[in-house]
Amino acid sequence: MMTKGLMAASTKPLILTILSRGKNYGYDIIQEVKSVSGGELLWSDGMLYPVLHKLESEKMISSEWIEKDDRKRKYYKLTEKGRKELIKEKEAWISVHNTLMRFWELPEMKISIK
Amino acid sequence: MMTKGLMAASTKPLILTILSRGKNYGYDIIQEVKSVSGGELLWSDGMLYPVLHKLESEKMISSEWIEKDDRKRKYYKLTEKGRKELIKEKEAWISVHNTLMRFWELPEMKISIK
DNA sequence: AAATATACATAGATTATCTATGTAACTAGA
DNA sequence: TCTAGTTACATAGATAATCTATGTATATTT
Repeated sequence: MMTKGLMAASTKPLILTILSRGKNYGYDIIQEVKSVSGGELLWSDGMLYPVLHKLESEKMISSEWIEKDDRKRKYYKLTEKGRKELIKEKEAWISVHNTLMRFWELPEMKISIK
Repeated sequence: MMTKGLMAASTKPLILTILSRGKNYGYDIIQEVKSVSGGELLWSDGMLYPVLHKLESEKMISSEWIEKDDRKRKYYKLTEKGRKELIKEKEAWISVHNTLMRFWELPEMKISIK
């Protein structure tokens, strides 16, 4: 159901958003996206991991192996740079969204990003 | 100000949307996006034309040279396939948007696309 | 006459995307 | 204890997308 370009465009803001709420690891990020989207956004692991690696190479997130419940998992967390990037992503999203809403004649988001 | 991925993801729905309101040509589409976005979305012509060509090759839109006011312009219009695609694009957009809104704890779009 | 705006086109370097595939450990059920 | 399913991460590399830079030409404004 997901459009290709949109899938690609939404991974970054979604990952940054999820990590802004606390550290998390790849597999669980996929579950959370599935859960919060009501099953509409189904990410594959092979699609997510390269994006996580790229975000880490860009210093937007950082990683740490943590053992918990006899499971070693690679936890990611947002860096300061990633936090700033998330704000930009939010602003950009709202900007495009509001433009679409004007064309579609639907209510806009009249909010300030913080 | 625009994020790269978002720029890419929004061209298709925006072009289809603009053409759903009537035939239009490349240069004017750029002006309309600029105008409706309040100057926030600034498209270059070199970026738009290849997208128009691609959408035409995919039969989403069709083109016709029309002379008007001593100007020859290539007008594009939405095909039936493009009209259906626009509906899908709208649904996908709302789906991703609502997921983001749930994370950001902002109001969702509770609308039905038609 | 010059500068600016209108209008379309495309090569091609750069970058992004994601499927397919691989590894391995844990868990639940039969 | 065997099997199937789940959890968890990784990456090669084929495929595709993206957009800047550049080119052409006409019309309009200064």
